[in-house]
Amino acid sequence: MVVKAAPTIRDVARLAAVSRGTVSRVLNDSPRVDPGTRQRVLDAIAELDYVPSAIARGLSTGRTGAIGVIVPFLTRPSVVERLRGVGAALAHTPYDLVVFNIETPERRETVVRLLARRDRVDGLIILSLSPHPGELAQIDRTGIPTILVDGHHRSFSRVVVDDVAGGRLAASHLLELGHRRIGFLGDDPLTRFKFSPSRLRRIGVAGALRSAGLELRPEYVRTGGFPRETARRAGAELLALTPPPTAIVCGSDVEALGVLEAARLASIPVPGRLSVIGYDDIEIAGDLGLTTIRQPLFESGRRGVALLLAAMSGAEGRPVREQLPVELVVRATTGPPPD
Amino acid sequence: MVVKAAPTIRDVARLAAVSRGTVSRVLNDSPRVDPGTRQRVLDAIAELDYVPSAIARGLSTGRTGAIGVIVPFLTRPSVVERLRGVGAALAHTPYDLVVFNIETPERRETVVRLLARRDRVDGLIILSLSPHPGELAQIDRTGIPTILVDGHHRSFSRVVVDDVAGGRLAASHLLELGHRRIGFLGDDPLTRFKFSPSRLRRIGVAGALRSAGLELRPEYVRTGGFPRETARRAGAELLALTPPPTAIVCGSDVEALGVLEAARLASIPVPGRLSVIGYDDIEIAGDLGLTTIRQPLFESGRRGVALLLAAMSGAEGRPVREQLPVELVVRATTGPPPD
DNA sequence: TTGTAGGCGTTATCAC
DNA sequence: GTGATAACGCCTACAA
Repeated sequence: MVVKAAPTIRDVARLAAVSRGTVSRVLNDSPRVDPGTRQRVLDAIAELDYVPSAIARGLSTGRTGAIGVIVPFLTRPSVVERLRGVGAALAHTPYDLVVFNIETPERRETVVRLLARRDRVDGLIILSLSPHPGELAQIDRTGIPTILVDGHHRSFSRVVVDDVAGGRLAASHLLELGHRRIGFLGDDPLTRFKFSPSRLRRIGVAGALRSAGLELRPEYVRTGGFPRETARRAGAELLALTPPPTAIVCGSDVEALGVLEAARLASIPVPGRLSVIGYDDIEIAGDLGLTTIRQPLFESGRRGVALLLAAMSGAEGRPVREQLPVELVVRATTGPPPD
Repeated sequence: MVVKAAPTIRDVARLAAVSRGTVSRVLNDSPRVDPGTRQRVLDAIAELDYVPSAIARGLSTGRTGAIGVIVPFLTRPSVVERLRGVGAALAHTPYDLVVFNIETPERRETVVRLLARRDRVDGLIILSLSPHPGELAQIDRTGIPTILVDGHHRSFSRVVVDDVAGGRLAASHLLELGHRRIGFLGDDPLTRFKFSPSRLRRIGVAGALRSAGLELRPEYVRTGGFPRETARRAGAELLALTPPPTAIVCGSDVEALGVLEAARLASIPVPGRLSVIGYDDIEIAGDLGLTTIRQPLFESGRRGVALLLAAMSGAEGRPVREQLPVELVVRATTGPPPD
């Protein structure tokens, strides 16, 4: 494997018999270059198979050519789908995609510190994570344009869905079917994240119930975390109550799958004796016939990139809040309550 | 949002009353630095909240501090899980993770060309993709240390599983249960990829059948591609044959889910009248009680990083081939054949 | 042990 | 239009 040292702008300049400056102008297609000269340079570039050094360019321009994405738990299908949206949008740009996956608190700190230097990425997208005050301050100090996707903070531009409306939608559907004992199962927001999506969805459910003269009874609420296994256990707890809820709204499809499993293990027919609604509409939801609240996951990633590129192109302005629609998708896990 | 210009090595030097060279030595913990001086420098660094510029360092050292990962179809759970393994391993290193997701052929070309400049990443991991000759040549020319994970090519170091053995394992299990009409459903390797995992698994199945004096009948083989939807259709075709297979080995868990769906739609009880085996043991396989061949997905990513770091640290040598074990996991979708 | 200074490959600001 | 020539921030001989 012979590795020839990569040609530099110098070699091109020499071969084309011009200065480095001129080559650079051609590279960045500056207007003021004689067509003949330009062609000579282009020929030299082709001949040498020259590609500019991204690093050197970065040092000179102060930009890196990379966009960072902070994602929690690549185990969650919804997060992966959002990430795909980001990647798809970025594929049409010259930016590389640097992924910071955060699965532990320590890692979270590390990442924020890494970013301290406005030097790793030109822009940042934070997926499904709301920074706490300390992190906010750090990120802010770097001056790196930052967008939140599925995260809330008034000082950042962000793309969100109306989670309260989603929760309301789910509950309304159940109420219309005649349910009265409705439960909620979501992940437990760390107390410092005041506005986790799951919590907002719960608020939506509670609101819909209240409008119907009912209440979301505390014993019908479980906030055990998203892994299916955990959700299954929490679901089993709900089903063991007397009387048990006749319907459960879940904070995510994954959690809904856990509940379905709990129902199956307890031989409780769905939707005969229990209705279940998920959230997200990940691929498997369709396959399993799960009624759910659909949100545009992939699209949210794309929009995040659009917002970020806009922010990076200088148009500062105050933070934008872009809201994507949610939609009820009725499938086979919801029906009228028993008797 | 006030953005103070980030402090440079110069500022640190000034504050600590030493030269830039000394600061640099402290940064790269060179042995020859007076403890007292070192401490002064460290204090200055802390005080200024200084973080070295990765770009400047890169220009100087010729390294980027990033590892690239080329992944196809982030929609496949197995690929995501491998990626997680890579990310986890990288989290303990100073390297950033740059993800190149490839979901279209054009994008594939773009990525390879981007890499032409040995300038974006210091090392490369290619996940679940076997480069064709042209790509191979390009990658090779860059001189970027490259590792294949779940990909085959004798000129690259790689971490693989014994897919033939996996296929054999699956078929043997079915044979022991008494099955004789065994089918296979996998994704169709583009013809230029001679050794796709799916194909190897099929070869394993065929081998086991042959050892038992049977053959893998062509009409019992479908290679329709991995999406669940496609697999469902292909599965339905198999089930419509007369006589239909009594068992189907699938090239992935996702495909197995498609087959299960086809069976459900056709009201064919599993494992009563049909046994199904998947491949990978992704999370949902456990939840759904799918019998499958487990391969260490997460671990394969970690091992890939280990191999890559070794390769990058110079120890050239010839390509290494590291093989991870596969294992039969019997759950609820396999049983004796009908009658 | 520490300081000095050249170089990494570009871009950008000057003159010409 | 084009050519010098500073930056950009760091690393690393080479001196001292």
